[in-house]
Amino acid sequence: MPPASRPIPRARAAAARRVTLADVAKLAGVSTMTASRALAHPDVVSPETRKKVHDAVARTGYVPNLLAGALRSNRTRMVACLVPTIGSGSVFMDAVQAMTEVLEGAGYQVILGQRGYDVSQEERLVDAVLARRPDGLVLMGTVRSPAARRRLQANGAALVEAWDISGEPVDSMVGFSHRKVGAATARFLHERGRKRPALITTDEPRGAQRGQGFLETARRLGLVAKGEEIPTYRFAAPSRLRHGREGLAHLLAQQPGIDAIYCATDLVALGALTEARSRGIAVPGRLAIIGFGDADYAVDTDPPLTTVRVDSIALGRRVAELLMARIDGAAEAGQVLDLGFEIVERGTT
Amino acid sequence: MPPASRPIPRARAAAARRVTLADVAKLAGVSTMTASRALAHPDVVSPETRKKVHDAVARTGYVPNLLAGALRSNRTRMVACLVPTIGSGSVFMDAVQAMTEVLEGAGYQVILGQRGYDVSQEERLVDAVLARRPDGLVLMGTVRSPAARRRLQANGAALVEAWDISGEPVDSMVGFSHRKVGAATARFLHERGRKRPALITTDEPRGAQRGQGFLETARRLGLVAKGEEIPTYRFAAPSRLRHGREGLAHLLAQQPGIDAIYCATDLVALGALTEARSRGIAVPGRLAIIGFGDADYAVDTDPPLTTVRVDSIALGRRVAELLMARIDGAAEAGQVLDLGFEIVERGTT
DNA sequence: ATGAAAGCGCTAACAT
DNA sequence: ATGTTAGCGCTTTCAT
Repeated sequence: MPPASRPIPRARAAAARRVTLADVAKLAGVSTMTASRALAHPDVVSPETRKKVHDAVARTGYVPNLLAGALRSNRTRMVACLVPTIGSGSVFMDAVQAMTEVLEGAGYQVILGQRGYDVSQEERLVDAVLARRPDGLVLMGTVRSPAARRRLQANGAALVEAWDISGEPVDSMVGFSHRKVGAATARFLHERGRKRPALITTDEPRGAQRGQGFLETARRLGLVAKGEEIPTYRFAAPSRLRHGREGLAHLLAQQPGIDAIYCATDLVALGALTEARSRGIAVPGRLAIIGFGDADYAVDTDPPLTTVRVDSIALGRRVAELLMARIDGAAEAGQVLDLGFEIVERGTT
Repeated sequence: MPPASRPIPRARAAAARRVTLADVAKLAGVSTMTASRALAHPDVVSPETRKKVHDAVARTGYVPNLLAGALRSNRTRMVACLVPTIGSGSVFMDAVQAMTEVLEGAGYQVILGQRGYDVSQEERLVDAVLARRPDGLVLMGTVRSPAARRRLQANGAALVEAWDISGEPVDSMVGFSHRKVGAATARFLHERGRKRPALITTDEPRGAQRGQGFLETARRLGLVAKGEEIPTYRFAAPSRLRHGREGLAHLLAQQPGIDAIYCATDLVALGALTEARSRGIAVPGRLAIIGFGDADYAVDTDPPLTTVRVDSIALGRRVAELLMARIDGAAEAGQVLDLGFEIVERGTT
């Protein structure tokens, strides 16, 4: 039995022709063009006209067709955002959220594209997205397919690459240096008197850059036993708590004398912390742990996690602002905004 | 100094008029219509024609303008998905990811709208989204604004409400019963011999429903000390690890005899576990803990977390499939798909 | 299997 | 301040 307030059958709803701007104009007693102006540029029509049109909109329940306007004006007011993954583990989503808020506030809609892990899919996605004629594009992370990069370059839409600022920008970039994060972490542990650090790192490109930065600087600072390498445990992205647990177990077996662990992400750091506690290893007494990302739980672990904070929200906002400036031609191409980062010292160091 | 591979100035790129289907057709020596068919319905044109057109596409770098096609054909191949929040804490994003994968595979693009916490913004967002004429809409969670619900109902696009299946569907629903989750959890703890459970729950609507279900069933099963209430700690969404820690501390102070904790989410459960360990309370010996969501880390905590698993990926896929069926008219309105859930027993009970 | 004409709903451009 | 005309780039429809 159908529920009391029955769903409207699609066919019936479609049968009733949609209200167009012409209908609104007729009801208001003005031309379509005037109606259009009353909605898009209210200040350019007389107050009475404006009122008549707005009344007609309200009475008819008119919803503009932005497709038609976009086709004519060559402005879609859509922005495409390409992320590696959307899923709950994605580090980008806080930035995407902040970006979306700013863009929605300015009348843009965001279309979200998932690049996935398959480079060959990247090109297909880019083509599918460009076919919608977005005014701007945001690339979170890096587009790896050269063909896809060429497509984007030829397309001419405003484009912001975000999160990572290594490499040459196609148009503009907003982010921070992952290598510097690793380097700063190594220096930080050195300054705190740690002598024998180890690494739990990932194969994900930006995580790998952080690890690389750590290794370079740690070696330069002499944070390595004579004739040895800095003990390193590598795992395949995405990060999981278990990588931290297994990683610490491995590293300890390999080199029991380590006194600090650099972790690719906070989740991994939480894993290392879990493993340390379960083995009765004092943190930070015997072992220091530092993560990356300042996840929301980092402040509440026991002890609270020392980590590297990136202001994702500011990043998302800056991306939105720069993108809109590029769309309007208010900003030049070639900008690279380094938003930096900050080490937040808590209880694990 | 500009980098070696210089960004293409927007103005120049815009100056070179875009390639249209007419250009492709001319180059291929056919009519626009034939070119259109060669791309959209390859099987209806002759193999030679198809080849000529495809060659012309490749040579010109033609990217179709889906806006124009959509305007004429009244099919945008866009689907809008409205979520409460996008941010990293959002429980919906795994489902959104799975949904997006299926939809992208079928040639749809997803536009993502963030409803936020402000009910008044909901209506604006719905209007903005409907103006793009999506073929379908997905509502993750519940649209609370009655005005927005009316707009959606009048619009006539295919619509799937997802995650929660309480209430009347506007069109169709896919999800599970949050009340039943709470009830099943209470029964589960009862069967495991726990006598004095307590609750750490949230004000978020679906979390509150789970808590409600737990309370009802727990009372019915007599899981409450004589003349007492079931101890309950409430927090404001979003979930944080600290809510679990603080919640357990509170509940213990209030009622030291509790032997089980129901937690609104896995993150909260991890917090309760953290607090228990830091106080030297044996889990599951003295205290059982059960979470909700089966987060990726649940299996790796110490001890691993008993929790309620919802198959977000299946859910996302079913949403996509049902939505596409509704768009094509292959499925009737009024469907409610209950995908159920599963208690995963691990080490904390 | 292919083509010609018309038009989707809006706004740019030009008039008044 | 308002109206007229034309057309954005496709696909529907009808013809051949």
